[in-house]
Amino acid sequence: MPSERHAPRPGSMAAAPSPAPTDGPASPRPRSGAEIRAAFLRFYEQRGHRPMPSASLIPDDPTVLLTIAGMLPFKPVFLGQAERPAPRATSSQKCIRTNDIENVGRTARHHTFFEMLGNFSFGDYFKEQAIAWAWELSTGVFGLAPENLVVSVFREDDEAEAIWRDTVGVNPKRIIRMDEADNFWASGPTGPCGPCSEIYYDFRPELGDDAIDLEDDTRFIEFYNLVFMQYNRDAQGTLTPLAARNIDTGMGLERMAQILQGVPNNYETDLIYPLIEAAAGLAGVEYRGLDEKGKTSLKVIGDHSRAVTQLIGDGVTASNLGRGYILRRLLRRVVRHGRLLGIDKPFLAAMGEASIALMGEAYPQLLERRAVILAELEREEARFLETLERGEKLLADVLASQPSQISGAQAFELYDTYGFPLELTEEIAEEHGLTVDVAGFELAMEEQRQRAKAAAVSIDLTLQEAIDQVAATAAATTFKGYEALEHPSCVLALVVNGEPATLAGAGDQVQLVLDSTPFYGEGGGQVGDRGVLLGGGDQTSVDAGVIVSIEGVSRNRSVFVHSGRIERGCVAVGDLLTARVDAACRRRAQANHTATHLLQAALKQVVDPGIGQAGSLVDFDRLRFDFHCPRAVTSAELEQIEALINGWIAEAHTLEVQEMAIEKAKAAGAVAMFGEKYADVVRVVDVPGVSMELCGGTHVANTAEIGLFKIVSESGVAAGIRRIEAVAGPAVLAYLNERDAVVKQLGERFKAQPGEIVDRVAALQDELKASGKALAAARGELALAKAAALADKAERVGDFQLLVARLDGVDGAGLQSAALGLADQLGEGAAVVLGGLPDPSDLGKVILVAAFGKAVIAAGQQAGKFIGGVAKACGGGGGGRPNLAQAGGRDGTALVGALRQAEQQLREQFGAALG
RNA sequence: GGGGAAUUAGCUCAGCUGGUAGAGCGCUGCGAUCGCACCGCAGAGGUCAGGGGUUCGAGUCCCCUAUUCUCCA
Repeated sequence: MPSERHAPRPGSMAAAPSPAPTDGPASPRPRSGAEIRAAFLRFYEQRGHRPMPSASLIPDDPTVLLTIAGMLPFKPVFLGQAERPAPRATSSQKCIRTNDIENVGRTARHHTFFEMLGNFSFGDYFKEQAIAWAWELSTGVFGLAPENLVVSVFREDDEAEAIWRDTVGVNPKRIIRMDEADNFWASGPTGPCGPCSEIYYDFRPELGDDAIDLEDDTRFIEFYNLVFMQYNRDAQGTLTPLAARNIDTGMGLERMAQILQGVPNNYETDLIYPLIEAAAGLAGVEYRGLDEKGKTSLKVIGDHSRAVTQLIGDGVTASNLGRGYILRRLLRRVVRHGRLLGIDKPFLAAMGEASIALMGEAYPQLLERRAVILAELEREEARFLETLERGEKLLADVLASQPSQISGAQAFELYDTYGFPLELTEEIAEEHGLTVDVAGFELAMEEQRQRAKAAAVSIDLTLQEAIDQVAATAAATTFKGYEALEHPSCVLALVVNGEPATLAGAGDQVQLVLDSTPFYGEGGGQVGDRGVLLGGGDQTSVDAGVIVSIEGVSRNRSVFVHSGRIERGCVAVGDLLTARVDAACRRRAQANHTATHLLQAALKQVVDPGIGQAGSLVDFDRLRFDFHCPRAVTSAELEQIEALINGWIAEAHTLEVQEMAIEKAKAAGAVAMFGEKYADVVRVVDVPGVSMELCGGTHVANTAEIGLFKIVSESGVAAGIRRIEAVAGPAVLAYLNERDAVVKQLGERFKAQPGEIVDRVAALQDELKASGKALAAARGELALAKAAALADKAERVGDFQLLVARLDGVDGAGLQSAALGLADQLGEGAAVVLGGLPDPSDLGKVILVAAFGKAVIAAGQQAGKFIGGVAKACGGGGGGRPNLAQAGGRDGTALVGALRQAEQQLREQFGAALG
């Protein structure tokens, strides 16, 4: 019986390294994961920290795929990009990391999903206070004995060492200095940074203080990391002290649980072990009875089950890119390890259930999204099982050829193209006594990486360069288009024909930067405005001396770039112009944009409240909305959505657009887009009672202005993403007119009322099919009849029966069956050559067919070769099998000669064979 | 964002170096049976995903598009 321990059992701590009792506070020492989490948050809350809820695993920061650290939600604050929510904060943040996924289950403490407890100071308290509280929490609240603790400080951080030694009273021998790699934190090459200090738990203090090696993870476990953000690093690498110094800390919840529960690794804490037990139950095994390999599989399942449940809970769906791909990979690893353990039926949903049961109390959102989570798990598992089945079949084909080993290329093809895991290929190969060329596999993988890299070069046009250059130096453009469609603007910069310039004349293609503009710059899915810039004498009319037509407006950083053409006059930097937006176009874009918001709201209402935007386009005459949805939207749902939206339009809701702090907007329930970066102050577009979104676009004042909404199509763009295209406002009329014209034309063409067209076309289709068949049958019969008449004309040459004849009005297939039929009739010595015009009125197309009997082939004649030669005379070519071949040509007038020549040739050759 | 692959009858899939589109299951009818299952016979069912190209001729070769699968970032 192994001596190691599993689920924590109170009162049986003797066998494991256990924290020495201290004279702690009256409240009982925390022990379970939930107690540890609560105790940490309570400790810091009592010390003036605002408790913050865990942020989503999907970060607001578009530069990272997932929330990988407890401080990530506060990163904008540390970087000075966002206001601090409070001087001090504390949180338990869920995190996911997959960089060394291979280590999960193999080491004691690698996780994909984990929870990070943290306390943060934003320019408030600093090093001394942070260290003191960390120590008080560790020893006082968690009851860890000082003899069991070791701290590390950065090599040059004398200040921290002094605090630990003198203020806290840590044994100097148990303060270890570490290098940058371990104890200096930075979020990037430049920006805020500073030294760290960590607290380690020592499982074997009896080994003494003299040979402390913190890298030895059988003896030590790091559980608390304190980052002292005190410098700013510039591009030259120079460190300057920060005015407002920050504290960022992290305590691994799972690690503290391992320490306090006295178990040998994180997986056997109450935060994960119930999942291991659930998986073991499904496999019909006992965790403690398994070898290392089996235990590892259970640990992987336990760890990954938490991760996938949380990921789906936060709105990630499995896909082949981005975080969806991470989710898929995790899911598939769970399935694979389940199979290794002998689970032969779908079990992911059961693991999801167990995970929700385990974490639902701390994360109630999991309970709300239970159905979605389980459905996604089931769907994805089924998909993977299909992949595996297909891969096994392909591998069986490879094995059937009895190779000496599975080549790297073969293994890689299975993996790369069919998603069949290398480990499985190895496993199955082993069962057949074969090995896999893993080195070759790695090589192929590297090649594929290189290919991807080489192809990923971006296209940089010179025009873009010039614009970038101008935009980088120009001041930010002030946007006036929310309130005005016409505005006086000053030209700040010009690009003419791709080159920066100070003057542009009539006919030039130009890009202009203005100090302020009423033109909407393309962004948030909405296209840029069109319109004109007027200058010279009368700037308010088209009689103006200068006219620049603006075809589009894009944004480059905060600069609006107006692209267009100078129609009249010339423009110089510094000119004052009147910018006038094409109001009709703008109105159409606004109708489409507001309609897009209504569409999203309707989708949430009709299909799934969890639907999230995946992309959007608002043009003048249409709108396109992409969203996450695992299945197609049914036509009934589409009708419902249309009705709902047109209802909202008819209800004439007045929009309320206002700017507010992002926190306030989110609290009010405004829909923000994942991956989109927002400023502190955001614009909220509210259709009261219907939709509230963060949006910088332009909108109608009242939904009634939209007039009408019509869905044009629903389709898929990628796995898990659907697209709806629709029209709104004036564009609907154009769309309906177009459709109406088509229906009218069809009606005239088919001599039917619009309602009868479908039946009429169906009937015509049937009729067409039937007559086509009748025609084919008649042709066949005709060919046969003509052929039968030809049979008598066969000429005997020795043992051979020679028949060369012309047969017009028969297509290729008919000619072939006629030739075959005749050859059968004439026996093994038959050499039948038929030629003709499939359409006697068309001399441009000739068909030739040859059918040779066995004896003819034996005599060295092959139909394929023979007919090719014949066809040359008709300006064509051909080929086929030895017994039956077909050829074609373009010259009908040469047919007679070609047939005569063929007959001559055969007769000679047969005569020679006789000779 | 960049690779690889798939798309053929209602379903699962064959179809070789271009030369008359096939199998199994399912379906319909007939036979056999008291009846059912099994079985026997016959039959229906295909714009070979769509579009363009090469060729005398394309399911097959090339390009584009769509959808699905899959790997990499």
